[in-house]
Amino acid sequence: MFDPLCPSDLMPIRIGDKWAGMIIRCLERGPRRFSELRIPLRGITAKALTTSLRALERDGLIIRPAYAEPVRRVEYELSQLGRSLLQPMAVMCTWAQEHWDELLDAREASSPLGRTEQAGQARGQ
Amino acid sequence: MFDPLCPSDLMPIRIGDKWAGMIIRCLERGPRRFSELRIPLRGITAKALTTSLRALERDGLIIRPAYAEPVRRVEYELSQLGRSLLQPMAVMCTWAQEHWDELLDAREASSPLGRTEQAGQARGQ
DNA sequence: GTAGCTGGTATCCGATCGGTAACCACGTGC
DNA sequence: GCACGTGGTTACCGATCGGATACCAGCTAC
Repeated sequence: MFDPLCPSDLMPIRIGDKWAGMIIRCLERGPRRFSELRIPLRGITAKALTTSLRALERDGLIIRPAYAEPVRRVEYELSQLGRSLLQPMAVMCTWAQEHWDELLDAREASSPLGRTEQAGQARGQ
Repeated sequence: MFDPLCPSDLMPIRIGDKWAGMIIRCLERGPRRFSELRIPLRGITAKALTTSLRALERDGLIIRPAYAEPVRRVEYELSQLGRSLLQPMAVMCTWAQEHWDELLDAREASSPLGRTEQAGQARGQ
């Protein structure tokens, strides 16, 4: 789902820490379990996921109902507050999509190599 | 202009690095010189300001026309791209203003000090 | 010459970030 | 008993961030 080349790393806009934005997007379609989250996040370590989830929970953006079932079962889902973030996030995504090329252009132009680095990058040129 | 208590530090949404968002807001009203920027940014160090400005410049969000005057004179201003960020930023600010209280509430409730919540999740709903 | 302003750069250093690996409690299945 | 899966926690460790400090070049003013 999120590949390591995902623009999010390079984006000048970020939600929370490194993973928070992706986690929120993962939860957009409904509650997810701890181990379910680890899959789309491409082998995020348990520690990183826990850290991000705890931060989001602390900020009230997600809630963590723990079911009292025989087997341990925890689901994370967006709270009302978390859900309210989706609209601003969408705005940012729109901006990103519209201006991504300009951003890449600018970076390329100011890269120390200055070369046209034709290493397979067939973007808009 | 930006006091150290400014919410921006605690915000779950960030533009660029620590200072980038504030710099953009400083440039919103027109070009500013290096030393002019240092004032509203409350004693940001020259290094930090340079770093942020270079990053913004690299991303094409600001431009840096250097005037060939006898005295050294450099002004920074938002590029078209940078200006296009203002609208998404406004959306985020609106979100922040609307939900800031909820966020603080959540943090307070989950702070180690917040012992008032010993009755489970029954805080002020 | 020397001080001061401008717009920086270079160096050091402590704090934080983020990843790896090991471990843990609890319940299941064999 | 033992391994296995779930949902983590802990210790460690290198990389990076960000602040403090010192320094620099170019120009002006005295």
